[in-house]
Order: sequence, then structure tokens, then C-alpha cells
Amino acid sequence: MIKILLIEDEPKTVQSLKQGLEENHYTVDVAYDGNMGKQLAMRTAYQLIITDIIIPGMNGLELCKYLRAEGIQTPILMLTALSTTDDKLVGFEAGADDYLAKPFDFKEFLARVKALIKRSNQTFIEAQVLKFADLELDLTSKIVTRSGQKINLTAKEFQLMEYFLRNQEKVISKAEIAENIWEVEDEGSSNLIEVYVNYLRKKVDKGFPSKLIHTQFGMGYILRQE
Amino acid sequence: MIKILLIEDEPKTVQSLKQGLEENHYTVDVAYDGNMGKQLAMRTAYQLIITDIIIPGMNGLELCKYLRAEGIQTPILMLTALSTTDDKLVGFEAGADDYLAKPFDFKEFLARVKALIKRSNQTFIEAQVLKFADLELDLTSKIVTRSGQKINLTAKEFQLMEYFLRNQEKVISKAEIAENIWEVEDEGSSNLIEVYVNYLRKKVDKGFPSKLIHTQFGMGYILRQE
DNA sequence: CACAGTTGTGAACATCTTTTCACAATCGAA
DNA sequence: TTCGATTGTGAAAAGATGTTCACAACTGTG
Repeated sequence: MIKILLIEDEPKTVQSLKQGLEENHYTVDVAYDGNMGKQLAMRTAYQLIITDIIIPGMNGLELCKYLRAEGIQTPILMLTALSTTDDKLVGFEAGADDYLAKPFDFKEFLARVKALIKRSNQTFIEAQVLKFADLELDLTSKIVTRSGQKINLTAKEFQLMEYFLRNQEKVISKAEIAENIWEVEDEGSSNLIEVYVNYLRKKVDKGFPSKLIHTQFGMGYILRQE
Repeated sequence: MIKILLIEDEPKTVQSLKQGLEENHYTVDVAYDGNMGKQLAMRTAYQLIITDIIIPGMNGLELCKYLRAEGIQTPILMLTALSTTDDKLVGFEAGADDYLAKPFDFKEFLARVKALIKRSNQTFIEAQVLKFADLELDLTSKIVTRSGQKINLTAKEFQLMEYFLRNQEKVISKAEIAENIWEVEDEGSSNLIEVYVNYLRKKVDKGFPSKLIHTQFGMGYILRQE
């Protein structure tokens, strides 16, 4: 899943870019002002940040400088109505990776998005490993182990396990799981979540002396040591 | 359960926003004037406060400033008929997190609501812990302890305990409890509340040298040290 | 297009929580 | 002190929630 952060306050532009990107299988988060963009960019691992220069709260250039100063190296694509060479230079100086003047052709936009993401993929191959107790989950190789022993998880099981690990020691409600793993608002209609938790328990907890996945009746589930 | 406080005096707007939000699984409390909004905002933990700027009693900007001064960091979405950039800036200065000009499209409204709630979820990673005397209640892990000793509470018991902690040293009437925990106006028909207070006392006070939950005959209950 | 693996559904069952009810204890005003 | 009103307690019924299993639907691969 490739995540893109779009920082833009004009609803029309948001709507068309978001839709277009989603049709191309990107996952898009939208921030409507500079501050929110900053928050999101700091807390989530995006593959690309697209920001308008003129946004409420903080302008795109400042935002860009700020993020770079914070050590965030995610590629940044700037959008703006200004298009003189000088304006572009200011943008690049602020740390942007590319610069696109409005109005633009969606095809060109998409091409640049792809280019930026491809470039960063080649540069960045970090091995991300999430851990809890003796459980390890490698995000790049998708290998899960418990006390060194390999556990085979399916794609959905892996997603769910990853979510548990990212929220360790916190009670996670089913609504939350439904939204984040299945991307539905509903969750009440079937017992899918229970079934999957059950799958995970069989693979991750069964046969081990201490259980990690606990149910909090009426509240949700929690990953914690006994 | 995600709780939203809506401060708005115009019945039509209230009706449509409340309904729309509820269809999207939010729980909505409505305040019809600034004062009532203030009271509710201070007493209950909302995930989001939506306020019109023009409301009886106190205007939305003052309310916003007041809440921020009180240390309440709940995201605030302002609604208004005014829409110039200056108006927006005034709103942001007062401490609002977003600003929406009427008339607006419900979809956009909903998008912003979601965005604000999501953002605040991400911003507050720190473990939220409520304390009173040697009693601690962790909102994220749902763990309750008294002088370090773990106490297991059911979902309802936890809700009630949380309510006590949020209103410590204040007398809480049964009507209040009924409304906030059971979401009914009634309360007279059964002794549910007494039963639950009894459960809490057994788990939280029994066996400890000092009692925290006290009965105020004819008035309600209060959390205080002896 | 058949197959194996994965994902989703429904139903039966188990478990835990919430509510109700009958009655006991306590309170405060007369 | 007495009496009605209010609050507390224990047990059991009613209800909600969680677990497990068998199987159906779907997916991608050869």
C-alpha cells in the first residue's frame, strides 16, 4: 500500500486529485491546513507528500522547510498557481523535490507522482521490524517469529498482527479494527474480526507459555503480557 | 464510542447535522447556547466540539478562547455564515482547528469532522491517565489500579469510574449519571445506578483503609477523600 | 478450469455483563 | 423514636458479547 499525503484546502482540487490517485491504487490522506499536514507528516510514514503552497495555517514552503529540518526525507511535490522560475527555485530551496504549476494536466501530475515514488523506493530500503515481547514482525520481508520460531501468516492476518503491534498495550475496539484493516464503518454485521483474532491466537499464542492477545470484554482486544 | 458536542441554536441545522453525524456512528450532544456548551465541554470528554460562531449567550470565538484557556485541547470546528479570510484567521486565532462557512455540503463537513477526529487520535499518543488519590485509570489500556494493585472493571463499571474521576470532588446526581452513562432521561424506574455504585465500591473501596466513593443522601454521589 | 489457499458467513455454544427484583439497611424529618 | 423515603445487597434472569466450527465464496496459479 502506497500512502500519499495531500495538503490542500480547496475542496474541488482535493476531490479530483484524491479520486484520481485512488483510481491509481494509491491511498490518500488529506490535510486541510498546514498544521494538520505537519502533524500527519510527522506521525505517518508516507511515500509522498503533495502540498499546495497557499494553504491555511502555514504555507507550503514553511511546512517543507520545517519537515526537512525535522529530518523527514519523504519526497515533496509542490503545487501552486505561481509559476515563474523564481517561484520554483524558492520551492526547491525549501526542500521540495518537484514543483507543478496550476492548472495542470492530471496525466502529467500522475507521471510526476510515480516518478517521485519510484525514485524514493530505490533510495530507501529500511528494514522495519516491529517487536513486542518475544514476537517480531518484519515489515519488509513479512516474516513473523515468536521466540525465534517462524510463524506463517496470511495477508490479512499479517495486517491485523501489525495493527496490534502498532498499538501494543492499548485496548483496540472492533470498530477501530474494522476501519483500519477492513476499511468499513460497519463491523456489526458479521463476526469476521473475532474469527481473525482467533486465527491469530492459534498461530501466535497457542503452544506458548504466555499469551499476548487478550480480550477485554465489551471493549475490544489488547496486546499485552500476562 | 466517539462523542461530539454540537453547539448551535438554529433547530434546522441542529436536526440535520445531528442526524447526519449519528448515521455515521457518532454520538452527538447538543447545546443550544454558549453557556450550556461551556458546561458540557468542561464536564464530558468529547472527541470534537462543533460550534457556530453566532449563538446565544456567548459567541463561539469567546467560547473557544475560554476553553483553550481552561486547558481543554479538544479539536474545535467552527461554523459560520462569515467566510472572508479575515474571519477565518480570527477563528484560528481563537484556537479553532478548522473553519467551515455556511452553507456547506454535508460531505465536506463530514470529511472535516473525520479529519479532525483522526488527527487528534494521532496527536494524543501519550497515555491518558486519570488520577484521584491512589486511584489511577488508564484510558488507553483500560487498566485501573488502586495503590498499584490492579482492579478489573467491566465496560460499564469503567465508564462509571471514569465519570467519577472526571468529576472528582463534585456531587453527581443520579439523573446526570443516567444521562451520561446510560444515555436515558429516565433513571427513576430501577436501581441500576445503586447497583453499579455498589459494584464499584466492592472493587475500588472494599479492603482499602480509606473510602473514595461517598453517598450524598438525596443528592447523589461524590468522589472524595475522607 | 481445477485446485489450494485465503477470506468471509452463519449458527451453535460458551462466557461474561447488565438488568431486574425482592428485601435489608440506612437516613432524616416529624 | 418512628416511619416513609432512599439507598444498599445478593442472587438470578435476561441479554450481550465472544469463541469456535463447518462450510461457502473468492482469488490467484499453474
